[in-house]
Amino acid sequence: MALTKIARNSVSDAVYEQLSREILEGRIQPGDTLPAERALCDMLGVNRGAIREALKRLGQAGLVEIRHGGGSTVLDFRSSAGTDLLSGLLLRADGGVDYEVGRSIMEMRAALGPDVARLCALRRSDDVIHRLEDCVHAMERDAGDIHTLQALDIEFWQLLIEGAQNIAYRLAYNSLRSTYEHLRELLARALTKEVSDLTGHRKIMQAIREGDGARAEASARRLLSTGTEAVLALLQWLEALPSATAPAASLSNDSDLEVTD
Amino acid sequence: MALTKIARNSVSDAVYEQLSREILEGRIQPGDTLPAERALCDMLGVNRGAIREALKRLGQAGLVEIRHGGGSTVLDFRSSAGTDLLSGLLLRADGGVDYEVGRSIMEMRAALGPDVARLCALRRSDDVIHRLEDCVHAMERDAGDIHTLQALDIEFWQLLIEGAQNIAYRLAYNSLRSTYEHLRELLARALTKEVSDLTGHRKIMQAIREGDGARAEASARRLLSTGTEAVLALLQWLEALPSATAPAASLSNDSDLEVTD
DNA sequence: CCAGAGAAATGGTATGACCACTTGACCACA
DNA sequence: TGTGGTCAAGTGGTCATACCATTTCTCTGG
Repeated sequence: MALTKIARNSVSDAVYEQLSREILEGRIQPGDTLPAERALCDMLGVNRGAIREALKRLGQAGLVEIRHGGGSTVLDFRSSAGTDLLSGLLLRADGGVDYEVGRSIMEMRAALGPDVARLCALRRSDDVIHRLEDCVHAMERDAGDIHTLQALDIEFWQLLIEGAQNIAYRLAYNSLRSTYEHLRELLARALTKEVSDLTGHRKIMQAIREGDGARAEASARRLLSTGTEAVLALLQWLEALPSATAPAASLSNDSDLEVTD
Repeated sequence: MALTKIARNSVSDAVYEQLSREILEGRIQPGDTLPAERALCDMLGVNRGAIREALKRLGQAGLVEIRHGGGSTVLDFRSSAGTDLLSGLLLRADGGVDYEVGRSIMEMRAALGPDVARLCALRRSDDVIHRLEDCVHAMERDAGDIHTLQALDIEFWQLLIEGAQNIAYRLAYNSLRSTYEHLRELLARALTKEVSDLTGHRKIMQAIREGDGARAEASARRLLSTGTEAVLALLQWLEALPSATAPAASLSNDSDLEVTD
C-alpha cells in the first residue's frame, strides 16, 4: 500500500499560500502595499484573525513588512528571505518547476557537499563513523531497491552533516533536503546512478574514518557530480512541460480560496 | 549623531521572542508539548490571538509543529529550520555570542564566497561589471574610513551575489548578511584588514571582468581568509566574556514579558 | 507657504463564543 | 480477547465585535 497523508489546510494556511504565491510569482511587486487587513477579510471572506496569522507568517518569511498604522508593504524576497523559500520557489503553483531555481539548488549542493565531507573528516567521532559504516552496509545489502537506496543516501548525508558540526550547513541542508523530498519520486530516475554508487559512498566513508579531509572532499565532489547533469536535464524537460500534464501536480495541495464576489 | 531605531515590540512579537528563546536555548526539548494556547494566555497574561500569531511564526520558522486538536510539540530545529535562524542562534539572550555558531557561519562564508565569485565571473553582465568597478573605485576614494569601507564591502558582495544569478546562494547570503549587520560594530576592528584590502577586491573584480572563473574563485578565497581568523579570535573572546559586560547588549531589545503571578 | 490640529485609515489587543479535531475511557459485540 | 462504536474532555481553528495605538492625510489658521 502506498497511501499519502490527507492534506488538511486551515484557512490561515490557505491565505498564506495564496498571498505568498502572488508575491513569489511577481504579481505583487516589491514596494507595493498590500490591501488593508479588513479589506483582505472582505476579499477572501474570512476572519481577520486568520488574515493576521497569515500576515505574521509572511513577515517571518521575509516576504512582507508590517508597520503599525501604516499598512503592509511587499519586500524583495531575493534580498530579505532565507533558504526556507527554496522549495516554494522551485515548485510553481501550476505544478511545474522553475529551472533556474533548480540549477541554483544543484550548484549549492555541489559547493556545500564536499566541504561538509571535509569537515566531517576533520571532526569525526567514533559514533558518526560507526553509523556511517552501518549506513553503507545497509546500502550494500539493499542494492537494487532504488527507494531504499534513496532513503539511505539521505541518511548518509544527514550523518555527514551531523559529523561536520556546522549548524549553518545543517540549516541550509534542511532547506535543500525538504525541497528534494518534495520531488523525490520525480528525481528518482535521474539520481539512480548517484544513489546506487556504492563505491563512491564507501570512499567518502573511508576517507572520513581516516580523518583525511582532502580525500573526503574530493570523493564527495566526484559522487555529487554524478547526479547533477541528469537532474538538470530532467528539470529543463519538466519546465518545458505544459502545466496541464505537470507531474508534480499531486504535490500541490493548496486549497481553493477563490475570490468569487 | 548615531541614534538607533527604537524597538517597538508588539505583544505577539514578545511572545515569539520568549518562546523561541526557550526552544533555541534548550530549556524546552524537542518532543515536549507546549502548554495549551489558553494556558499560555493565562501564563503570559495576553490575548489568545497574540499567542496564536506567535505560534504560527514558530511553526513557520520550523521550531514547533501545531496539530489541530492535539497540542503543539517542539521540533528539533537543527533538523527542521532554515538559515533564518542563524542570527538568533549566534546572539544569545544574555547578549553574548555562541562561538560554535560563529565558526559555522565563517566556514559557510569561506565556502560560498569563492563559488559566488566563480559563478559571477562565468555569468558576468556589463551592468554588474560596471557597478563593481564603481564600487571598487568608491573604496579607493574612501580608503581609511572604516565604516564606509564596511558598507562598500557589503555592496561588493551583494553585487557578486547578484551577478552569480543563484537564488539559493542569495537567500543563504541574506541570512549571513543580516547576522553580520547585527554585529557590525563589534566586528569592525576584526575585519578592518579584510575590508581595507583594496588589492584583493580589485583582483576579484578584474577576474570577473575577464570571465576567469578560476581566478575569481582563488582571489575570493584569499580575500576571505584574511578576516576569518581575526573574527574567530574575537568571537572566542566574546563568548568567554561575563554576560554582564556583554557588548552586544544594546542589540537585544526583547521586551520584558515576565510571568509574575 | 507652512506648522499644527484634527480626521481618517490602518495595524494591535482584547473578549467571548462556537466549531473541528484528537485523545482516551468505556462499552457492546463478535 | 479484540474489534469497533460512542461519548466526554481537552485542544486547536474560526468567527464577530469592540476598542486602543500609530500613521497618514487633510484642512485650517497664521
